Amino acid sequence: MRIGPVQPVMQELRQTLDESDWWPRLDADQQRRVLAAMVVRDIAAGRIVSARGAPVEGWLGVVDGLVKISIDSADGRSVTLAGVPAGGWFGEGSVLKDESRRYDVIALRNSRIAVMPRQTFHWLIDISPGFSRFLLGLLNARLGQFIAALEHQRMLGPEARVARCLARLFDPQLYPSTRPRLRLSQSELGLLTGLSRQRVNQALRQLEALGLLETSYGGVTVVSVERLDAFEG
DNA sequence: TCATTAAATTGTT
DNA sequence: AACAATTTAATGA
Repeated sequence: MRIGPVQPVMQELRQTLDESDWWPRLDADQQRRVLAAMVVRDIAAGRIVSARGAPVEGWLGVVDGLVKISIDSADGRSVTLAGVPAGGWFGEGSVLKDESRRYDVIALRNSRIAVMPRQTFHWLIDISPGFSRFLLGLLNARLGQFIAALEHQRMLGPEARVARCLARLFDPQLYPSTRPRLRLSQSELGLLTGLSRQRVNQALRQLEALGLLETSYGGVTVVSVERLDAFEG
């Protein structure tokens, strides 16, 4: 009983919403309105989801795939600020400030992105205390990540970089639906950490030997987020 | 369902 | 950066 490709896409979107902490905080009418306003876009691997300086369309959610938030410095080098796995919502900063995007958002693999239009986002903040409280928690969690990043800036070991990158992807507040087994290839992890795939491979083996995670074809299974987060080499 | 092939990923140099 | 080995995904009988 499928009516074109639209039906499965909506189903996938519904599932992502159901796994998002903010969704159940809305009442039925609000959910209906949000769902009607939401747009889904497919982005091919390597393509830009949203470029720095571009006007904000809205709040972004990863329905499927993996994106990174990065910035290119003047000398051409790229610094990755964060990776966002499926189930993660991001970009609220620029929407809140009503400014253009401050960072590049790039799909690391073929990804499906949900867009909640700016107006809908602001409407929710005005009308739903639950949503606003969720946003406060989200912003606080991000602040915590960046403070932790500064705190651990001195440790530059590749193993530690990989460990922290993985720990951040498993932050339960930012990405609640990330399962222990995350589909994430070593080259994708390399793009997130700024390390070569080979070095990521070595680091993963070392972390696996320590029992912090398990590797498998096309992904990693995290055994202990806490120990990964605390790893200092 | 199974066998074959292509593509992706890994491990090593 | 390049290579071989391995795993998965896709294809068609």
